[in-house]
Amino acid sequence: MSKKISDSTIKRLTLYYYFLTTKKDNTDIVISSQELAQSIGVTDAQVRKDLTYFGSFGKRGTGYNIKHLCEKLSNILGVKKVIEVALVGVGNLGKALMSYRGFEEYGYKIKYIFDSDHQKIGKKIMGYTCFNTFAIPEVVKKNKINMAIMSVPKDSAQNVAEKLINSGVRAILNFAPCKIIHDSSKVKVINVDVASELKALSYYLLSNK
Amino acid sequence: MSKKISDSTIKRLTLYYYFLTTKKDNTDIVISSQELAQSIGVTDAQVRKDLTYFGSFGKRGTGYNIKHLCEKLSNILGVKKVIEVALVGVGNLGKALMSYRGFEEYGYKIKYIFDSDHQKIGKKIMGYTCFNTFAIPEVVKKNKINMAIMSVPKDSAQNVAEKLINSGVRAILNFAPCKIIHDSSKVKVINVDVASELKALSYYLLSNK
DNA sequence: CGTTGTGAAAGGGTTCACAGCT
DNA sequence: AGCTGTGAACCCTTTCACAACG
Repeated sequence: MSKKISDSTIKRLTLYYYFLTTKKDNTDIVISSQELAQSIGVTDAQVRKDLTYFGSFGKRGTGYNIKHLCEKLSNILGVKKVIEVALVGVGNLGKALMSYRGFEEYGYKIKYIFDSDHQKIGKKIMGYTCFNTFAIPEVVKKNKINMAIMSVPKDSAQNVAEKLINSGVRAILNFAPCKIIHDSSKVKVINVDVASELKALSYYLLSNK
Repeated sequence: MSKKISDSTIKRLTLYYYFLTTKKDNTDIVISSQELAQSIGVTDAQVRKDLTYFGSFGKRGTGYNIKHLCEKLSNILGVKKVIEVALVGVGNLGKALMSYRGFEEYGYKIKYIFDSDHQKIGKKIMGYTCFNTFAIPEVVKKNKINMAIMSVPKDSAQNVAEKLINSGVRAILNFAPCKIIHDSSKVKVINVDVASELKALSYYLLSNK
């Protein structure tokens, strides 16, 4: 079962899951791959393929039992467990992320926040005490945090990432517009580069003039 | 020349461009695909491949002239022109995006902001007058805005997107955790789903226990 | 009969490896 | 000799199409 599953598959599975949770107490207790697919905006074959990486959850001729499928997806995605994350960089983006409901909904809890700005260190920001970035090793190690969100300027991104990784963090969501270079195969970094997403869009606009 | 270029290629080109601008007034006026690749975190073949979709900008045996390459990339990406965008949804994320420097740096200017909350409509928020979402057709059409950022709740996302598209918007950066369904091949939507990115990360954590 | 589950085919992006210039 | 430019090979993801099954 330890085949390699792509990021895209996992992202779609979360979409399936969160769509199904909105339907759970509906009268129709089964859903076809086609209906699920249309709601999410993918093909039905894609839905079935994604699911079969993890098992056979449906009934031929009928479809998928929603409750049953939810449970399976919940297990696959580890929804039940609340995961504590550290957030580094309490600028505008960092604050937006702190107040972003989606994280809670998806089972995350921002537990510690860090910044290198002395105006912020030690102060309470949106209910959280802001730690010095230098305290990352101490705080992260002691509390066994293994997931972090980085909303720092790109010049300090690599540096902060190394601090996090050396302190035991194994998954980083990076908002700085740069690739994080690391050699451990046990560490996974996902980049969210908002501006370069936009750039891709405007290239599209340009090339369709 | 009208081959289809992938989003990933365009995103990398922007990384090349913005990296090179930091080197422009350096002494070394040429750079090899290898050096550029290492700085960004990709392979040298990838760099060369990306560039050759648009032409031959280098000198064999030497490398790429930085200034020359910058100019070429600037043209490809349409860097010079400032693009005006509309932002719909002035919640926390919306505000973060409004104060996000990256956009300006990459040649974007948020010009109009919209929200459906009557507490916000008509008020000045961070220097911008907030319009009613219902005014999208009027404002967007009149001012020929063709790019938009959506930071609205997922329940209104499809609705807002349709308003934008019907008003002439052809490129949307969508932060709502849902796919936007549209039939026009002239419209491009890029989704940035922060929570599901995180979810992909935590699946990774889980599967490596 | 309808829908799943799945091997096979197709499609798309990345890497290889080397010919071709400078 | 060194580095680019590029077809071919490779790999990964999506789609197809249909056998299997309730």
